[in-house]
Amino acid sequence: MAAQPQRGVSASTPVSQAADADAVTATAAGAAPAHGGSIAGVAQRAGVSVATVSRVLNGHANVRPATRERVLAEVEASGYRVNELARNLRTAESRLLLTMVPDFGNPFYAEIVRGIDALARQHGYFMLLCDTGADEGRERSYFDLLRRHRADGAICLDPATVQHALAAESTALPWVACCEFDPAVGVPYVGIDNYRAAGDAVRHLIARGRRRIALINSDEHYLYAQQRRDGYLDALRDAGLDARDAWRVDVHCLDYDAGAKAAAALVRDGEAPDAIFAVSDTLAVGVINGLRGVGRRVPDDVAVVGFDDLALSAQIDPPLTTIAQPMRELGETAARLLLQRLADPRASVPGVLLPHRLVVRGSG
Amino acid sequence: MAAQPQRGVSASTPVSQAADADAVTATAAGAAPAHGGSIAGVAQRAGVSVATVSRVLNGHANVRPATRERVLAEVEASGYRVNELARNLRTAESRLLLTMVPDFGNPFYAEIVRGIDALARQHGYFMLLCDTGADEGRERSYFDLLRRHRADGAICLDPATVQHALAAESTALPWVACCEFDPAVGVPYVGIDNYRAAGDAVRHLIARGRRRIALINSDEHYLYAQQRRDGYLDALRDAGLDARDAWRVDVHCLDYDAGAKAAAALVRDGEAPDAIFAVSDTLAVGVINGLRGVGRRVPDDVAVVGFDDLALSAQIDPPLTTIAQPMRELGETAARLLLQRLADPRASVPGVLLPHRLVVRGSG
DNA sequence: TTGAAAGCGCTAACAA
DNA sequence: TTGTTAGCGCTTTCAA
Repeated sequence: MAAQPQRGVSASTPVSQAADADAVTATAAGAAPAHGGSIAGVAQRAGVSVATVSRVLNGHANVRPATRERVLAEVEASGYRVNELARNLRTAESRLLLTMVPDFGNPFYAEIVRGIDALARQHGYFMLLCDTGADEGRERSYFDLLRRHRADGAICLDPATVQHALAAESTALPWVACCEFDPAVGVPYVGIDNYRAAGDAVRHLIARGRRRIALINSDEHYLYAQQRRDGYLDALRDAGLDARDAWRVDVHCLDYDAGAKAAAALVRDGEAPDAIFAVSDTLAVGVINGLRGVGRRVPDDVAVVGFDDLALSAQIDPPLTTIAQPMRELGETAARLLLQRLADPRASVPGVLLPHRLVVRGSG
Repeated sequence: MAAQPQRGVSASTPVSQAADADAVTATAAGAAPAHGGSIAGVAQRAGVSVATVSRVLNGHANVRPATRERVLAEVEASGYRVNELARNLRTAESRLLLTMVPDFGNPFYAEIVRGIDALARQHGYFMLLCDTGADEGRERSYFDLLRRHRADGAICLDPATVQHALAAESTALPWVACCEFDPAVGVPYVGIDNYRAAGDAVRHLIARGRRRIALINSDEHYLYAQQRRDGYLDALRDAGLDARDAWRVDVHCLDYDAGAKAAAALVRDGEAPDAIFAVSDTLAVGVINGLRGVGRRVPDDVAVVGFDDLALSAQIDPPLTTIAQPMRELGETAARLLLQRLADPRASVPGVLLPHRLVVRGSG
């Protein structure tokens, strides 16, 4: 598949509803010598070779202090900046880490991404953030950035089904899985024990006297969804409770409205649940809203437990009982694993499980 | 007073830091010939010159169909991928757009970023997302990526104070301002009419019979904060209403807790406001929570109006009355302006104002 | 300690 | 239509 670069942007932008205030004409610049100039200019003006300038720029030890000063002074004076395009070609690395998330509008992913970003920057990398929409095609095309030397490594938060596809094509590329992972894929990963976490949520509801517990789950392209479902099912079974199919619904999108709709549907039926466990706080927020919309009180009529512990979840009414994930650490760990892998491609990089915890608030 | 404190945080999971499950050892690879190989190999195997391969790869017209097929077949067979590091050096462009946001944890920015990303990708660019924390130092160091040829252009959502600093150092660099802008800086921008929007919010409250209207504002490093304050003040004055200093508070962070704390403080005093206008929905969500915490009912005791119209805002109880910003379009337009600027550096690029609108829901 | 020079892999001007 | 070749700006041997 050849690259089809769409160079040039012809769009003259008629922007209809735009009341264009004032127009900014190109500033000074003109066809100026771009910015900076090259290392050669600096070398010449400093009276040294390009090699010496390079050595100074890269902090190599074997440069006479006087020479170093001279070079640094010239760099300062000319405002020279290294051209990292050239450096990257020469050193064969992009210093970019690719992060692929199914939906960065979800605050859960936003927080993880911050963790990745912080750690990456700390190690001299920048993060290229790509929203895949959990779509295998987009995922694949982003992943291809590794092969095109646009990124040095990747962190994938997409569904296991998608990860399997990646793994089939490219076992050897440096990537790691975060939050969503299948140990069988054979790449380093970090996540939590979803099975146990879901069990904890359900056992909590049972301990509070709930008996008709529903599950609003993500779609089962996600392994975590399967694991949480199993955790839910086994916890019910262990308690000798009914697990009706009608009390299990999969949604294909974790946004608020999906939760609201699913909840309203759940309680519409004859034998309505007295508790709902939703596998994401965004869903749970919607659930609470949906229940309110059909006149059910939380937690009196229906208890609600979410998953993630977003900042938001403590703010709503009633505040959400939920399973907290260490989002920041998940991101940081993923980045660390990837960096390890990049530093030593033949090193053995572990799979890591981080602890979750139940946070009890007012909703259930 | 912050939200309902976490009543019981039962640490159900002892799991020490990292229970490393299984270890992933480096896969096949070894010291393999990296991925791909170069254009020269493809050329040789296809029996053509590198120039021809390059032409095929870039979709140039003047290649005989038969030749093209042969090259394409070889590319396919060998799994060759272009090295964009090399291409970028040669063409002197990185095909990366830098987006600098004060806080991408804020859903407002997340939605704008999606707009930028969508449009950028549509034009063959990727987006480098940088969280500056509204810090001038970080901003400056990110901005330097332009000079180091790491990014072709930048979109800045940071405070005007920070933008002024940038502008002083680099009028000629290709960047645009989004949401937060000062026409005087002389770079293309897109945003809304903050003065009028704030006025609309306040006039709505007045029309609903509110007389003691408080303002919870962002800190005044942001020009938009000054504009919204002026809109608020003038709307009050035009209605002949009191504008007490005690009813105006600036917060330095737009998160939920900041709103909750500010609201609780506002109603603690003797002459409490009967309405609160918060310049961000995240703040407003916190405000509603804070008021609930001190036993005030919304909207009966205190009406609340927010700003932005996040997806979340329709979900909470009561649902938030707010000023909607066209977030997606703001992002897309910013990207479009930047792309225009890159396509033709001497073109006159306009400042663009997009429409806002008042969304009336239950909170005020 | 410093410099000369070879390339990294690609694109594009120029020739054929 | 195709090939030859000169760089893009840098890092890094290898020699001095």
